[in-house]
Amino acid sequence: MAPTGRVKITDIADKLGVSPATVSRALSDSGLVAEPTLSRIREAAAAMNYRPNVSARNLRTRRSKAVLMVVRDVGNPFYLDVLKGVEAAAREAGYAVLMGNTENDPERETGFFDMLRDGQADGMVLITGQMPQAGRYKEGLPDNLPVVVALEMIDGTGLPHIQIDNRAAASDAVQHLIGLGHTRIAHISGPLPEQMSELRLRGYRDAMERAGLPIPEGYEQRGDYRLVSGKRLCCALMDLPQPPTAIFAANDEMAFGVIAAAHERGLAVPGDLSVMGFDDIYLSEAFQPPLTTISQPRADVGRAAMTVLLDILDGRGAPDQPIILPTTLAVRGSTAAPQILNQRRSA
Amino acid sequence: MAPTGRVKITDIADKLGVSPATVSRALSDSGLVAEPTLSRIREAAAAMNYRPNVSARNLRTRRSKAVLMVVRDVGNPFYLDVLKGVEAAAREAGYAVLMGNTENDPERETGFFDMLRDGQADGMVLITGQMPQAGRYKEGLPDNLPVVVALEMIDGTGLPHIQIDNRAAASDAVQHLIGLGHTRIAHISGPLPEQMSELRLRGYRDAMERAGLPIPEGYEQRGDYRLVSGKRLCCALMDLPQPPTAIFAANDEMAFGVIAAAHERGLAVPGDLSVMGFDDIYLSEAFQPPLTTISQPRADVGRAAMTVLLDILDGRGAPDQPIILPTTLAVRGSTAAPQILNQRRSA
DNA sequence: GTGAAAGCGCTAACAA
DNA sequence: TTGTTAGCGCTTTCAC
Repeated sequence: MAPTGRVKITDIADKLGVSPATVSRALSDSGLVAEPTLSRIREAAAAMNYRPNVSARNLRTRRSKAVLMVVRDVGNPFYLDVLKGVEAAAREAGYAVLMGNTENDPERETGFFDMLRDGQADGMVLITGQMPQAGRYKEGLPDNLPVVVALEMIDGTGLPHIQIDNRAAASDAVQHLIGLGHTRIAHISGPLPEQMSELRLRGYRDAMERAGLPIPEGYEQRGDYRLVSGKRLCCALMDLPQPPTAIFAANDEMAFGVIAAAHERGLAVPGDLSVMGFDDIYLSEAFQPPLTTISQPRADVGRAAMTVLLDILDGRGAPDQPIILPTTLAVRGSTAAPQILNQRRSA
Repeated sequence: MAPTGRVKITDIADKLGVSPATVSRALSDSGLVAEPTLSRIREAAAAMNYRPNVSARNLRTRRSKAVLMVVRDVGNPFYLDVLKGVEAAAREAGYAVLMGNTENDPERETGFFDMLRDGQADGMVLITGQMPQAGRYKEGLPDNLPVVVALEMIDGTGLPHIQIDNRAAASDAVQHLIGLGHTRIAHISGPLPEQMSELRLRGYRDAMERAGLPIPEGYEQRGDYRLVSGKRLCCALMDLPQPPTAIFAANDEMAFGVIAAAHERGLAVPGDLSVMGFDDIYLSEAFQPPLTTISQPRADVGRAAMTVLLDILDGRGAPDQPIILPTTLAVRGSTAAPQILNQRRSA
């Protein structure tokens, strides 16, 4: 519906015998309009069912009151809670949220930055691990972009980051397995080289080293965060001469793949193989067995990202340090003490 | 980043010694600009890295080139693929997608319709089962709104619908169970009264009746589409004097709940109990056991909804019949022939 | 085929 | 405290 025949600010002004400017001021809580007039205007506006024309306002103020949330893949439930957090915080501040889906396409990434530059959006919550490198931005992006990076990390940009401590959390995860008595613990990482994957890999190594455990040849497999890679690499791991008793997958989806592959091979989880994930996505708790994993405060991350973005947009400045939100270890049914120990005990 | 120091249409006009009007025409493919000029303008625009100011254009044309996609709960992965379809189709047509999350809050629902009315969005893909009834729209919404309803159904509005045949698909689902030899088949419905829940319930009854199977007292349980209700109602069903051998849940999430509850009671799925879902959400295939379910073409629904919306926005009119997209039965591991039969055989 | 001029609805200088 | 005035950047009559 085009805004047809809509009542505008001059209509109110005419009706009340005041100037449009006064109406504008009264309606924007500027505190510049005195009381008799103020109420009259507000009431009239309400009575006449006035609604501002956003395009006109945007054109004049050079703001859009919209923010862009850019993810790699809208189809991935992983981003849902973040979106929810961003949406909630944006709503409260009167901002609309525009969805951006890059599909890892540089063309699109650039396009969303264009929208920023063009004023179609005032700011951006970026949840992809990279800045656009192609096209119009070859010479480099302008400084001080109102962009906040959530969950992912982009080095050397000086952009504010809202994230979790991936390395420490991964270490906690492995520590949990070690605590259960596992010594043969393998890791299925995300794609390398990529910051997040690497941090989680390092966390794995940290914990192993701290416990004095060796990482045998082949115990570090490189996945791609997708289910099938978990399946495939689980097989690769179990085919090793000394297969692991526990697998720490760098995300839940691969962990599900691991569990599926284990079942197909007749291995019980956690009886024969403990499986640990990372992320705590939707339904990880409902999975059979319920997945032991690292729970990320995704909605909080989204909310915090939007809050920082608002601070920037309102000129309150940005934090110069990354904001690190705490993760929690969600111990569920996919991990248990290793069978070797049980066997020793019963032997 | 506010659109600072941006090159505008007059800059190009000045540089080339033509009028802004000509530039505007050249850049909008109006076919009104002759060839020598046309190319010069286009090249200059590209060289100067011109980008139109969207607010100005929107103000002038009274369109926003944005559509609103309104769902009940952004946090629900169910909508993801629809969003993806909508986003893709919107992109191709040069539309931005604004996310709307109602949380079933009438205030918010109304707010999104306001955005339509105010021209913040040109159209809306509505994926909630209701129109706003409260607030400013008490007297009824205007006719001919550029709103398309996807997946859900809203009667009496005359709005175009893109949907699946819930009743027939539910019937197919139950038919599958009957085909396996089940006779004691229970149903866990969605919230009643609600169109979609009722259609799926009717599909269940259709199939049962067609097969001449009775629906014993207590075999129809009312859930709320959420996991816990599936859990709870599975217990209720299995506590019946004659528990079912198969449960058809009205969505996958409840089906997961059913499976979880079954496992907790020591029942094997599908050995002791066959479980059937509806929707085929993310990871249903990876679930243990992989869930037999009805697969909805959600991305296609989203794409089709956006296509219809574009037709409306471009004045090509809307279909007067609902568009029904085909579902498929995804037979996986959570359903099998009932044990009773097996017992009889072995007896 | 192109230019001149007006104006979309709003806000922000500047004046009073 | 309120009014006057100008203009954001674009598109679109209306002339020529």
